[in-house]
Amino acid sequence: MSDTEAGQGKTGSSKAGKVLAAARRLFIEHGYGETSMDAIAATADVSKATVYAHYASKKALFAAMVQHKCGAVTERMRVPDAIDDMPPAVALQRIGAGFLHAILSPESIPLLRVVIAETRRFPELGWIFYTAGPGVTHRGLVDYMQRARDRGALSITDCETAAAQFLGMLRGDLHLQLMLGLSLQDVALDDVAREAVETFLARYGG
Amino acid sequence: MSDTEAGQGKTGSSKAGKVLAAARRLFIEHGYGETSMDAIAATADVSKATVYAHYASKKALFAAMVQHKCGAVTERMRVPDAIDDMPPAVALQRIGAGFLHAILSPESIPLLRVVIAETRRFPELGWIFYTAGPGVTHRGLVDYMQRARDRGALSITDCETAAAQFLGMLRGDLHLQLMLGLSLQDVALDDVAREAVETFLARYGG
DNA sequence: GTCTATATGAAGATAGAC
DNA sequence: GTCTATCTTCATATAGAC
Repeated sequence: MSDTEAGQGKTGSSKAGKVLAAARRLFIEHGYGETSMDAIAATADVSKATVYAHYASKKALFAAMVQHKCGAVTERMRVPDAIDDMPPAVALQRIGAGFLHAILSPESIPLLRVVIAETRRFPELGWIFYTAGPGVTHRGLVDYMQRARDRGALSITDCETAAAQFLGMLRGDLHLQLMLGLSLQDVALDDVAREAVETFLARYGG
Repeated sequence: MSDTEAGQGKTGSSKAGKVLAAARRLFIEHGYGETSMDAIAATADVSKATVYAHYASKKALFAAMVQHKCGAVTERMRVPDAIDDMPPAVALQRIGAGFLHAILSPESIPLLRVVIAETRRFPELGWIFYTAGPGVTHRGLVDYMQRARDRGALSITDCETAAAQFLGMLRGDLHLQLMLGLSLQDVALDDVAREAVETFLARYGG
């Protein structure tokens, strides 16, 4: 792997950056096995030898792409800081709707799909992806629930389980259906979140 | 595709059956792209030409394998008939625990993983898998909830949403974590189901 | 670092005999 | 239907000049 781009978060206009951008698009769009290094080189408008000058192998390029892409995904899933001042119903609604929009977006699904697909080839990549993506939301939600419990806004004993239940209700069957490529006839995500909050508070509401 | 095995549900000792069994094992174990027709032929102890005599292409063989395998998975997810006589708490606990054991089994996860991975290559396969697998449980659960509501055992208005919430809570983050290859440090599935039932009934309990 | 050109091997699919 | 042997294509990776 190249040192020139190490630590540089963006896909700049450098050769390495162009290669990474091309790899991201092609890997996500067509999958790992169906993306050739020739195609990546052509899309990046670079020779294949240049690709190998920056990334030792196809595997290394794929791993670099996923790790790079995780940063962007994480941002959109972060739980806002000022959420503690709101009533739980409002806070959970906001967290839930944001989570749903993030994981069901047309960009997240193909990324997750290709990561799952290549989990066997890259055993460590699944862990990287989870801790950088869904895991961040999970941890943030657990922390929020603990704070809410401490100040008496929610009556939860096992915050880990409660958080998993909330996120699971949000996903419902939608997430799996989208992962399997089933068309999603305009579901109102805000309503899904509202229903999840309702059920959640029925048990854990203060 | 061959006619000799059409409609025959089991992987018999015929050549076609041996090929299908070998394909199932290798596809699930190593994925689609990493499984060669040579390897399938060798595992089935058959020549490669024989494989092509029964299945027109690698794609066709893969599709046949998934469709065949779905039958077995569906069986384990079926909701028992006599469940209407039990109190909802017991019935849901039984359905939930069965569902969890089924979808988290060491055989279901790799199968789902490879199906998701190849959804792009086989757009119709995702639908086939969902309707034969998770969709069956979902429909069965919705039907159960409607019957329970009709006799006053549960107070649900939107059974579709309620069923999706229940199944989602069961999955929690476990399902995604397993799909991403994260090790699962002995979680008690019965307890997960119990917690889901508790939350569910807090809102929908009669 | 970057290119053109090529080595090398793997894998899907088929020809033709039995 | 089943086999052995082969065709053909294509993708990873590298050699060597600039």
